[in-house]
Amino acid sequence: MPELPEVEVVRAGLEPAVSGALITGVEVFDTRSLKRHSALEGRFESLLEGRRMLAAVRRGKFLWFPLSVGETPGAQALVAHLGMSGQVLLRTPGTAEEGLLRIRLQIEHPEHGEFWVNFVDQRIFGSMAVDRLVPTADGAAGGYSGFDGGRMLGDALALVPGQVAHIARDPLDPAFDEKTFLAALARKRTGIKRALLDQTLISGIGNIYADESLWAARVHYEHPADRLPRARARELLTEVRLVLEKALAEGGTSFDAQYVNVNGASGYFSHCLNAYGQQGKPCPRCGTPIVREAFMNRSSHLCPRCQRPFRARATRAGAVAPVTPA
DNA sequence: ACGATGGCCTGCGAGC
DNA sequence: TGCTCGCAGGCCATCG
Repeated sequence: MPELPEVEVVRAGLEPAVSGALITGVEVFDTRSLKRHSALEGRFESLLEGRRMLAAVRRGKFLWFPLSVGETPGAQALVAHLGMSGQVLLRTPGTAEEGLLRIRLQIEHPEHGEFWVNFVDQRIFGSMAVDRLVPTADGAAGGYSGFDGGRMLGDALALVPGQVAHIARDPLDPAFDEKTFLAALARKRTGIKRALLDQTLISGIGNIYADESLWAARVHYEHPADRLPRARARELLTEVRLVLEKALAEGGTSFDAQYVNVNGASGYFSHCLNAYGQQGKPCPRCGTPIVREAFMNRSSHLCPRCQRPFRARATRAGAVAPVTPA
């Protein structure tokens, strides 16, 4: 279940291998993995063969690799999303292949020689596509890359693939606008967890880190987003960042080898989870057993003592005032 | 316009 | 033992 930290581990692993790499061949074994590729853009294979990838960039859970035209940056990028079970693996040519291989790029790199980039995806929630780059709305770099201290080739490449443009910046992005996020959150008439999972508000958070952040901030997942006091919302955002940064430092969370980093080694960090998947175990803070509740055909994990449900309270005037458990 | 919901997928484990 | 069924949750089209 790759979320921001897992995708960043993949990005960082791919960056040195794909930057400057020439794509000499493309094999698509399952066209369902091209569901986000528009035929209007052209044939996927033809758009890639003979072009170079210039960098590895990430916004939230989206990855992309700007493509060159000749020796100069072009107007397109190879976009990858790992979905639930996607992996991007670097392999020596001739390596016997996994049965779930969907797409293979044959690569020739000026320093690293020939290798394969294998897109493996069991459940095909992920995808690859070639997409047009468009200018970012705020003029900042499109996403995170290792170039130029996190800004790809300076702000000159303030570009983002069209299909990623609607995705908000993630909370680790230097250009993430905290005020805009808090204002949008205050307008959201939905539960706080839904809002955290809404990639157009804030990106990179999935079910695992949503539960972990809410536990850390002691906020109930159904707390109305627009009733969360600004100070509490700011605390929650701080916890989101801490949780993501901690996971990143640990190399990403993994389950059942679904998530595998770029070299094929399993990630870890699952032993550090406080709430997600911890139902029945004592809350690390107060000892109350963690519970799991149905949520959006999924589940939420929380401490029923630390994370009390929101209760509206009537005032003397009869109006309803928000009460937020501390 | 915005919030909620269903569909896409398949390996695996629980339960009969 | 072998089968069925439900679960995992990313994103997006569609519905209300």
